[in-house]
Amino acid sequence: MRKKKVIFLVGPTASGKSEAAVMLAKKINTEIISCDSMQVYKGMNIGTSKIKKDETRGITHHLIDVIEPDEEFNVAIFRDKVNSLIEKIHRNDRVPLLVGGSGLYMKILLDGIFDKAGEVEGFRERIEKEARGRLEDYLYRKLKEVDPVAADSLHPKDKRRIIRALEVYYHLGIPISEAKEKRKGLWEKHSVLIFGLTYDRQELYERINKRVDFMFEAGLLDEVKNLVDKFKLSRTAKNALGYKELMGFLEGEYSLDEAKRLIKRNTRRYAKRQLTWFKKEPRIEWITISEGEGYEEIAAGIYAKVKNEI
RNA sequence: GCCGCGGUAGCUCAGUCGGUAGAGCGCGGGACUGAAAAUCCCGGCGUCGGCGGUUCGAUUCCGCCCUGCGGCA
Repeated sequence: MRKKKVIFLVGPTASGKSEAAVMLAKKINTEIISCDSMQVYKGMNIGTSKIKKDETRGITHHLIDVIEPDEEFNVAIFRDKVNSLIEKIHRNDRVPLLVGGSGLYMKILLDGIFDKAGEVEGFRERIEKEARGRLEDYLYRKLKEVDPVAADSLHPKDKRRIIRALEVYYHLGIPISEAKEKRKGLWEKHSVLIFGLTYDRQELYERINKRVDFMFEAGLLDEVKNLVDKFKLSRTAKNALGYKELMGFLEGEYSLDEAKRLIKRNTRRYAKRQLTWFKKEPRIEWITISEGEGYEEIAAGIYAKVKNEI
């Protein structure tokens, strides 16, 4: 049986993925699944550069506006939602187009995640409490005892991952390093094409700076005020770029100008981290957009590579 | 012309009671499997404005020069 197709369009923030994706989706007559950890939130529009209704050109976008700002979200929820969407789209004889910039999300869709190892209620607080007052590397040593492989791959100061590894161990009864070996993703059963969009670094940074200015003009501050007024943002939502900095401003920690500066800087750094992630992924075919090149052209280029495959 | 304060990392500056220097910002590289727009790690030899002098040794003291800013004429 012929393998079913899936197409990914990834890249750093502000690389124009959304624009190019709509045009490509139009050409191959399909639907888009967003691969973005923040656009899932309702009401977080300007700061996440969410696509507007009139920009979708009739293309269906999935996994945008699916949860409330006070709800938690994570990769596992994401993976489950995506898998059922892909099945549905395949049933309609279409090739799903996944678009987004979250490296981990992409990786997990491609290569899978181990199951039944969710966050254990109260575990993280409990273990942090246990570590309080003890030696700095207490948790790291503890992990080293039960899962030396995972410990070796982590820095002793990487508390977050150390705690997670311990959580998995106590929950599943096997080391996280072992659990990671038993997983399956899309790559196994599908024919996957991955395209990466980017600009020259300097140009990308200029685009980011301009986009942040634009967000302010478009009313980002009001959006954030409104949001914090109505909701207690979830652990995940409150970390969104643009939102956390403006919340700092609203709490009087610094000026509005400073908040804006921080948003630009943090977004640039984020783009760099995204690129680090994508760079090591050999399955991506890169497209560097040059000055003045339109997205219609980009989409046409991708279509040319893809049309015989679908 | 005179007086004062400066000239040190891409930027803003700290410092060396003489033994060739360090912070923040900016930037670069990397890690990453249930918080990921998060989290964590690594990365600074730079004619210490120029030329001389003193000294074993000067970016640090002295002299001259160049230059920026402010004040007085």
